[in-house]
Amino acid sequence: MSLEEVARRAGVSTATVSRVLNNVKVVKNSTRLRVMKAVSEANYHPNLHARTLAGGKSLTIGMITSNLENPFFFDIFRRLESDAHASGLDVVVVNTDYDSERLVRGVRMMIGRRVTGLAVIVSEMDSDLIDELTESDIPAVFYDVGAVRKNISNIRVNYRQGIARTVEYLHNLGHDRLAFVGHHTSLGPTSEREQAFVETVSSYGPSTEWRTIADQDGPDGGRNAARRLLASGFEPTAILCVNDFMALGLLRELRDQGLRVPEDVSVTGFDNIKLSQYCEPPLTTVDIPRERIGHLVFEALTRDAGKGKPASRDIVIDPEFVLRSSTGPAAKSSHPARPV
Amino acid sequence: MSLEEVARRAGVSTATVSRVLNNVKVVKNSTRLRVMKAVSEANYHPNLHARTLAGGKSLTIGMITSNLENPFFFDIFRRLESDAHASGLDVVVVNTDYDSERLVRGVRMMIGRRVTGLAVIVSEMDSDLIDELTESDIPAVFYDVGAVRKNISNIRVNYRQGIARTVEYLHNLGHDRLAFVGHHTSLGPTSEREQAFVETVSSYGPSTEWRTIADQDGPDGGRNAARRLLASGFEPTAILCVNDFMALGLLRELRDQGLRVPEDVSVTGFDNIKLSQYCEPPLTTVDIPRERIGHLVFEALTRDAGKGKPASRDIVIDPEFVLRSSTGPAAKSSHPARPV
DNA sequence: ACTTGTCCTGAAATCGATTACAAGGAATCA
DNA sequence: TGATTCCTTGTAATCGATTTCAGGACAAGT
Repeated sequence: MSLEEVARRAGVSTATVSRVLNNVKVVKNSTRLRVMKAVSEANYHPNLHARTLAGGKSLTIGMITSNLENPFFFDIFRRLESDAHASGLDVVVVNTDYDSERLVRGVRMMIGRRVTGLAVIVSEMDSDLIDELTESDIPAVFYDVGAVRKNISNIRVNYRQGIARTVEYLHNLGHDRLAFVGHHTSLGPTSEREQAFVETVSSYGPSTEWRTIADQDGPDGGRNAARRLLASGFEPTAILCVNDFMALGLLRELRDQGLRVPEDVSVTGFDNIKLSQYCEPPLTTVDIPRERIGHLVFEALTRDAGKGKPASRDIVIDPEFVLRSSTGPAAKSSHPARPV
Repeated sequence: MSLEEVARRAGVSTATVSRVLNNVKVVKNSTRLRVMKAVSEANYHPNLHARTLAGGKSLTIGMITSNLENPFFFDIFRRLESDAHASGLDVVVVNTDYDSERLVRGVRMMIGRRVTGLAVIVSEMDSDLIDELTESDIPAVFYDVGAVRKNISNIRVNYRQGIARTVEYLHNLGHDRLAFVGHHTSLGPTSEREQAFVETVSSYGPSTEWRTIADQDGPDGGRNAARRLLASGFEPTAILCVNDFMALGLLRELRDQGLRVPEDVSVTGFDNIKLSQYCEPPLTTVDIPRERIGHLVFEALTRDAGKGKPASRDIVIDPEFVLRSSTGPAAKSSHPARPV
């Protein structure tokens, strides 16, 4: 069912049908009606590829995330999509599962689709890819990674601050054996969160013991990390998780091992996803305003649309500490429920 | 950066470049190398729209879900995407948030994109839309809604069985005041789950009281439903949730109101999402094999690809009861923690 | 030397839209 | 009545690929 077919049925040219479909108002009313009738009778649906090719504009925004299953990413997506729809744009989302091959594939696919803008909300980003994207001239936004370029904006969260705040809070409660649980790509030199943890905790001197461990993102990873951590013999008085999603699994494992939270061990998360209020106990965490980020992403991606000026920016967001009931004063002795 | 530009740089015709890019092996090796060099030097990315238009095939699968935030849907998506990638296809996903306007928009968008196949995993589906999709001739799969047509397959879960099994289990434990919590679109005449609940519970005669209530999908809705339910004065000995995701919020509210699960009230979910193991207490639920469904969807969508035969099918899946610790014998009296 | 066949490559049609430009007809004006 | 404008519509170029078909080059067969 092509434009031509519809045009034939309506007894007009393809140009006229196109005008009707695009609300170009020069068309005579009687003609418009005839065309619309033909369109619906033919069950016609414009071919978006042809439209994009001819029109030059793709009307879709791309988003690449590490793990859409993690509500943190999903919330950003939701807001971006909602903003986009309000402007007549669609969002195509791709999931990398922290796999850099899939990231490359995703970026190429987006360039191939000639998206209006591309949001890259992932943990890893190699510089060749950034170059590739830069040369493509597609407006892009990175979250937490990469540098600002002519067509690339950057949004980042002041993780350092959030982590430092959390560690201090725990320190003041008397905690002196701290553990940090990250996910694979969040450990290593690139992770601001882990770095901030190490630096802050180190500043308290040798009386404060600490350790870091990593597993995959998600509840399973959190549980696994908890198992390995406890099996290692280290008995933390408090555990900081790189995000709430992992903390969910961690809580489960602690409970299964007979440890009470926060009486025996305190736990904190990061992100303040909705589920952090629903787990038991509700998580002390650090809020990252995901809605706002989604909106900022949209703005950064569509700002240039009007004029040709490259309005790339660097935005920093300060997160906020959220106190709930998964944290409390440090236990006096070592874990009561665990055999020595 | 177009094919023509690359062709010019390599000193060949566009046809040859196209051949190289599509692995048509007739090209002389030296030429191929020259072309590949030009391609990478020019930072060339084929325009997918042009490719689709010329080639006729879109190489992308569409999926429409009600609520991608609910892990139930996400798990299906994940498997579908993984299968698709293995076959060189991409998946474009759209979220309706249970809004029928967005559903219509989504379907139209997919038809416009000329997707290879379309998976519609939603709760609502109006028959005009089904007609529209049928006429488009795009292979489609519906989950739980709609009828089998020439190009439309159907996958459904035997909810009736799962619910009946759960109700019986609770009945045998002495529960005689049951509540069913649904989400808006799952209540009403179309909901197999609610119907099954009503029918099964009614069969026990007037000694068994029951009630149904609905709120939005998700933890918030679950909590809200619990609040309203308890505020109504009805004191259920057991609550069945239409899905695990809502049960998460329900558990929170019960706990906040001082009710113990399962001592004071039993709770069941449905779907067996991963999180149902991580909440407190772990949920008794009914397993729906989401991976398998994702795979079946993929198969149904790509089967026809080879031959032109319309292989639409109707697949029914039997769910499996999963016993965990959110259920137990009915409490002897009314809720102890609640004032009379 | 003349076919014949094999390899490789290019010219041009095609996919389904959009849009600049041209043109026909009606209406207005002198 | 003839000229000028205003509306409305059609013709055809264009977007960036794929693909059919034809043809040139070169080696082999006779």
